[in-house]
Amino acid sequence: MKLTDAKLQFIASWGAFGTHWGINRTMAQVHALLLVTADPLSQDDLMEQLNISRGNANMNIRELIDWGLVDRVIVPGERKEFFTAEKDIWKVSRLIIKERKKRELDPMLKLLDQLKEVEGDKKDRNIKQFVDTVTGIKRFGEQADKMLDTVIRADESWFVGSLMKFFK
Amino acid sequence: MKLTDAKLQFIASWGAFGTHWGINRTMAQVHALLLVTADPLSQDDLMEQLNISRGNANMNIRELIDWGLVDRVIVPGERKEFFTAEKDIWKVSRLIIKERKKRELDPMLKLLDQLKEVEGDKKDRNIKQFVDTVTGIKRFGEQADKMLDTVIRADESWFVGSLMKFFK
DNA sequence: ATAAACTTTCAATATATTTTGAAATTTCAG
DNA sequence: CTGAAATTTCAAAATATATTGAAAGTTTAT
Repeated sequence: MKLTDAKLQFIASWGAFGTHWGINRTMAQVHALLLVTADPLSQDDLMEQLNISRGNANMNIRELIDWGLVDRVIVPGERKEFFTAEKDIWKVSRLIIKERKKRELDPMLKLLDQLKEVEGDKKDRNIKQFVDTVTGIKRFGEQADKMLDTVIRADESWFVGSLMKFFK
Repeated sequence: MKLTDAKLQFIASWGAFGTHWGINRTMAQVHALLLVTADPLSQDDLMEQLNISRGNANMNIRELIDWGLVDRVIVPGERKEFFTAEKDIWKVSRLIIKERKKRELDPMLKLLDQLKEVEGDKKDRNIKQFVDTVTGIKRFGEQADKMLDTVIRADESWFVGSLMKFFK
């Protein structure tokens, strides 16, 4: 397979993959292209290679920068901005975990805390089921929270070295 | 907070949560309602309590059954089917991990294997970056794959007992 | 200070996804 | 069998999400 085709296929499937994870197609595709490109690209490069509009490119680049996955790069002698992606996939995954944890897990745990406090007779079958379910999810979420915090702080060597022994 | 309101809030936020994870709102809401309800519910119960149409209810119940998250229940003396959700959140998460791994991770790893074989001079800056990125993701994915297989097979006591020691 | 180059915004448009509901199909008690 | 009850299907409609592109805003070299 030629590099050009391989790139296209990688971009397409990274995009499809992203949509299963609440990330929009273009954002995932911009990320994919920057991941497999050695040199920084300008907004116009991205627009051209992915066939997307100026506004779309701009919005998704900014979103990727917000996530910490992409950085602006100054190229000496060039007026316009260039962009490059963090290439270390362990760092990338830690950044994604960090961001999603903040946006999704943390608010959910906060809500569950409130919902546990439902009024009424705890012996009531329906109240009991509600409280049990909510408490169960809360406990699970707290374990996940701790685990993810550790992973976010870890580096690859720790991850592969110590933790992976657990997983054969 | 009253039970009814607490349920509504739980359902709403579980639904919103789901949409960040590539699961449609209704499917997550049906799941949520069944999770906090002690007794099995019929399709009509779900339609009424969630204000959704017959077709929508039917489709999403079946999808949840496909995932193994919901079971049909025969209620003696009743003609129609009733449904109940697996309540053990550890089992629930293992079912979800298993299904998403099969649908998403496994196909991605297969693709990456092919893409590694890109033609051309491996010294070329652009080819090198492509191969390096793809290889890195592949390796990462394989670690994740092993880890998830272990988690899928594990039970809660192992998870909490042995693994969680790692995470404070 | 000017103006060209570049970036950002956002209302309008296009696309994708979800939901509806009525019709077709299946199930089952009598 | 029969037909009422229940389930499933799916084209059309509604909703939600993503994309465009032109205008407004900003930056920078001279």
